[in-house]
Amino acid sequence: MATTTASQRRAGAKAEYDAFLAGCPSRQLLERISDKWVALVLAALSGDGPHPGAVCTGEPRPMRYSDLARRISGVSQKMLTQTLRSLERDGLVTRTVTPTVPVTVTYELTDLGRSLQELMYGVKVWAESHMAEVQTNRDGYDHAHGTP
Amino acid sequence: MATTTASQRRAGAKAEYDAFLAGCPSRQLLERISDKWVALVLAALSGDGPHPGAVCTGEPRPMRYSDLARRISGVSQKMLTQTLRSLERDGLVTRTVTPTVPVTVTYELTDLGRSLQELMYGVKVWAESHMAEVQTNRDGYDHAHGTP
DNA sequence: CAGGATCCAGTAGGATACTG
DNA sequence: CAGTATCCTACTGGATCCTG
Repeated sequence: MATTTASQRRAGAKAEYDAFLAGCPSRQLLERISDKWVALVLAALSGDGPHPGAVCTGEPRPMRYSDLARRISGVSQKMLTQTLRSLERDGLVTRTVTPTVPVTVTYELTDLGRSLQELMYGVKVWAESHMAEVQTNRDGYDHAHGTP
Repeated sequence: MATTTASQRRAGAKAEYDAFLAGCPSRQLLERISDKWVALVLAALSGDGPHPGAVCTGEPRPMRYSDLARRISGVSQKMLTQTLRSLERDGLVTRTVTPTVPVTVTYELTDLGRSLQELMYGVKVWAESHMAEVQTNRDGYDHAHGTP
């Protein structure tokens, strides 16, 4: 482990990114994707249908703008559009315009987007499945400290 | 898949949380953990040492406040403290004060924290390992649209 | 339907100074 | 060392209005 191996140098183009470093592009990328709207948009596009029981099938389906807006409750059109634009720019989703009247726009995960979605989906599921435990911890903490 | 199974109903207490719903506590939890500082603190506590080659060993080690501050470049003491407090409150890390002089404070992942860390670590690694590809996509996007 | 453009309040978060 | 407290700015993000 002392000297760099050939394979390590070959992967150098990737390994040079270190999110721990403030100036590193990967830090900014981490910042971008560490976003609830990103997580929810990716989850929606992954085919994670309405609860209950709708475990992500792994079969991503294209969704229209209004579908996404409806699925992700509470999102403003500004945030939804902004999130979709940035995801499109980064190559995580594709945007397809069908010249019907009125126009139809569908979004779909790319392979790259799918690779991230699998990770982010886990985070979303974690939040849902550990909420109760976290709440218990919070109660304990709040009781131990202030607000007794 | 049409009818709910017994196991599905048994997990009902968890399934009732749906991060797609604006008011749901799990949405707020998702919001909390979808944070770059959370990702970086968890990664640091997971034993993800300085690059290169320091793939997360899975052996979480306790770290002192100043160690974390040094490891996570660019973090302000305010953000670091704030992040650590919220993680402690949620039961993801433990805070241990050793009454030396000056005082020594160490942070360590709990089991719950470890379970989230494994997911978040994947996201951090994803950011680092796909940065180049994303950058290429951005260049293409920017070229196709404005700034030709 | 699918946004673009604007305005504006709220807050995240950096800088700095002080403490047990 | 490991914070707390305060100030202050800049950006986030919601609300609203408008367009192809």
